[in-house]
Amino acid sequence: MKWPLLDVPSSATVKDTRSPSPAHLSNKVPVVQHPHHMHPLTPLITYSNDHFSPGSPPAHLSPEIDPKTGIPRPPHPSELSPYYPLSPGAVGQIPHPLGWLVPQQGQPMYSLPPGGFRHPYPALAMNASMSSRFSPHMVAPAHPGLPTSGIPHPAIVSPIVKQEPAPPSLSPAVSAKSPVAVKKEEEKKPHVKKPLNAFMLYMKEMRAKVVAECTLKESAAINQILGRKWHNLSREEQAKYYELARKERQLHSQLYPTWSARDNYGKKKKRKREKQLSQTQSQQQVQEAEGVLASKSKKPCVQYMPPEKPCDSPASSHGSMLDSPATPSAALASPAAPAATHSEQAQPLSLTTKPETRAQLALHSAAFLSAKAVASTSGHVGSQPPLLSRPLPLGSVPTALLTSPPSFQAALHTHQALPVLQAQPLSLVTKSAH
DNA sequence: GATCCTTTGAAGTTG
DNA sequence: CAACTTCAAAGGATC
Repeated sequence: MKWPLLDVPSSATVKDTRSPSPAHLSNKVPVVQHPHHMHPLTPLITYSNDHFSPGSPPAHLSPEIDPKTGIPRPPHPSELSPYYPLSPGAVGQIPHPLGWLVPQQGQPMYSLPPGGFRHPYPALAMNASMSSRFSPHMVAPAHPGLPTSGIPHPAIVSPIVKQEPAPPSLSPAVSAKSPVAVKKEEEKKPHVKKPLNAFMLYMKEMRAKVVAECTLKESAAINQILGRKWHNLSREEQAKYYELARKERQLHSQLYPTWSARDNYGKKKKRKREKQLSQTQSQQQVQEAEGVLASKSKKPCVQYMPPEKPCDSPASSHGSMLDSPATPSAALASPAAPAATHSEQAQPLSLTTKPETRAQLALHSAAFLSAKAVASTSGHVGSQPPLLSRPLPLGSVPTALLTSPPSFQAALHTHQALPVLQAQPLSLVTKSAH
């Protein structure tokens, strides 16, 4: 069966400079502690390119493919079992969806809480409904032998998580208690982290490779590179991560039905908060943003460029920032597209709204701005066109153009409609997508 | 030692 | 509902 959304030459799958399992190629100690010899994503979804080529989509994905449209449909929560071994029988056979985090000796995807191995899924234990939905193995902590049972969900982090002066209200039950009790509650309550999004998963996987290829280690720089690489990914490659992220979210919601991203709000101190706010205020004025950028004497992206190795020069980070939203492409490519949340399909390009981005935009190219205007008028707005007829993998093109020809060629492989964009800094095209 | 930087995406909040 | 904000990872840089 062909990969539903991707009528792409199989070559496109391998065109990317990335290796199927970069970690393997890394001759350095991975910054990201991957499981031994294991591709981080492999256990969860056999998404190594080998299995993910359009010609041979993961067998387990088949059931999710809508026979009518050929488009993968979003699995209903009740259909998660294929990925998430919730049944007792499956537990021991199928790796935990996040199993790739498990063997990690260092910090897993999410930090392990002290004692976490004894209470892998605190949330489950606290939630009766979950108990009924998950296998005893997952609920009961005492199964050290089983791959999944003794594994804390990576999202669970030490309760020692830095707490703000305690926003005295989390849940009604908690708020009713005394401040002390509340504090205890919070301390007791493990910090459940947000599930990683597609890009985060990608970064997690690729960081080590990039670090190995480049001489830099600074995450900010690495992330710029990764951001560019992300855009250079083909649709199907990105789809892997979108799908993976979607499943992560689903698993996460299953494990922590009551969890909300809000729970973690304010738990990170933002020293820069004020600065950001001020920028936000000014972001409506590019000029002002420019001023901010200048005054901030921000480190030039160039600084993040590998001293010697070319890598994917993050220098044009402004480029990657311009285009950003792989979201549309996500919707396009991701097998989960149909199931994609509205945000996945029509995610506002938050990035492009970032003050700094704007500033850079303004600073770097008036042409870009004009191009943007042009692009925006020719953008694809409104209802989503048929997946296959969609103009592009919005996210990838711009970067590709801005960077290496091979990348662009790769993009071309996946999109017949690119030529027009060739001459433009398309990033912008994306912006109009919503 | 805490926070920033930097990226994209998801989800929250705000107006 | 659009726009904005926060957090997720990561590790060197900065405060």
